[in-house]
Amino acid sequence: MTTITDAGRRGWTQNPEAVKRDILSIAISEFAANGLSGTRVDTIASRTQTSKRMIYYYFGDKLGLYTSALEAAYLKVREGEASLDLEHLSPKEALASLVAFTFDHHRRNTDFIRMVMIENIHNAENLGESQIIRELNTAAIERLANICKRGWAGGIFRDDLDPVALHWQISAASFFNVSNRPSFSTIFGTEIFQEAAQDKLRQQTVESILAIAMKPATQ
Amino acid sequence: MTTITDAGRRGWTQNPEAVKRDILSIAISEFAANGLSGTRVDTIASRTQTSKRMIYYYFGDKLGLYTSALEAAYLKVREGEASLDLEHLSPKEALASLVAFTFDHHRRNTDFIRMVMIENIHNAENLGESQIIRELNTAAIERLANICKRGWAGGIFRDDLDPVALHWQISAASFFNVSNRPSFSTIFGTEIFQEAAQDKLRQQTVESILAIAMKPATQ
DNA sequence: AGCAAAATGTACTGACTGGATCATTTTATT
DNA sequence: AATAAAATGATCCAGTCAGTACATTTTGCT
Repeated sequence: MTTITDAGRRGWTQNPEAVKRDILSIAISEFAANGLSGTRVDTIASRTQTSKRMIYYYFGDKLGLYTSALEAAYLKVREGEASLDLEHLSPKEALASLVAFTFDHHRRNTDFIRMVMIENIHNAENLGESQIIRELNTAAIERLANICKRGWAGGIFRDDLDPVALHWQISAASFFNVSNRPSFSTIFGTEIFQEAAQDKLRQQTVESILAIAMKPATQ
Repeated sequence: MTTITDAGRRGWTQNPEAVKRDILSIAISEFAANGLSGTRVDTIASRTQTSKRMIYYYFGDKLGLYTSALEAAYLKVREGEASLDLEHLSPKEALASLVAFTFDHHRRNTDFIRMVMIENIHNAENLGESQIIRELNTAAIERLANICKRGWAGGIFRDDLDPVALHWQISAASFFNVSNRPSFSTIFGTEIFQEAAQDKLRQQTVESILAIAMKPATQ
């Protein structure tokens, strides 16, 4: 009666790159949502257009998929930073803009933040393996170091200012704001994560960073 | 030939409280190290003086054990805060002391931080269930609110200062310093987590907090 | 057209793991 | 001493899940 076996898969077209992208984007959201061991490969597969077989075909095993997803998440976030142009601003304004931008950028990339959280739970073992990721991050700090140099040249930044320590301080606020939102809002209420309060926090963070970057007299 | 069955367990003494404590302390370290789904109940059992049977006897299931471990970790941390006495200090000094103390206290309690990280991965669902934890945290913010009141009374703190936002800022630095240490040191090197650099970070954090708490003129 | 290599689908398995069951020993109470 | 309740040990089971075997289809190349 019917044609011998299968029904709807007659005439499918291959598109390896699209398949890989499909898998990766779903893997990111699953890993970000459930962690490394909490994520089921079957669940990823079922949300995909393709099958579990393909995941193993392209990524080897679960950890391979996880590592690729981590790198993909990093790449996407760093792409979003490319638009930032600070050269035409004064050092103070450049720093303020960078802080405000970082604050918002972290908020926009929840999945990425969560993947970094998960990496930290696992002592960043997989993150350390990736050369790509390390390069991406040194680029970020160079941009900051550049602002520092201009600030020093203008005599308005503290002499003992350390770009890495500054980056630490900026990241702390921006990262925590996303990573600890669940626990913080559970305990202290959700109001602080509404737009109005977030605007205040962003401003507060900018001020706190400027305070440690600049000489007291020049603020 | 030999006595009928078992060998060395002749004459064991019961001590339920000690058994529970034993299980809990090991559960904390396992959950902190491996996350919720990454932790094996069998592994906890094997590190214990007792058996898996006892875990289910006292805590019902894995999630029950996890919740109890979370509460136990919180309790332990809050106990460590009891020593803090800020009443005899000026508002400015009290705030500076509180920040410095919080910074160090977080560093001392890695397991606790990691459990909160894990909770955040799980959207703080279990943390929300615990009434104990919520009470412990409101106590923490009241101490801070108290400092604010004194600062306002003395006219040296900003009028628009919000205790919760201040707590957010203090927590961000202190928490991030522990939670993101693996990824941060993987990317930027371990130096910033050595004693000397940590001393500078602590100082930097105190300054940044004071800067947003106090009126510019009074710093 | 013909053929090798790449890509994909289906079905399965072996190991692990949370949890349950049953039996035994200790303690508390009378 | 007797008995019930609490605590503990030993073993097993049913579900889950990462990973695989095998067959088939598509594509690129000549």
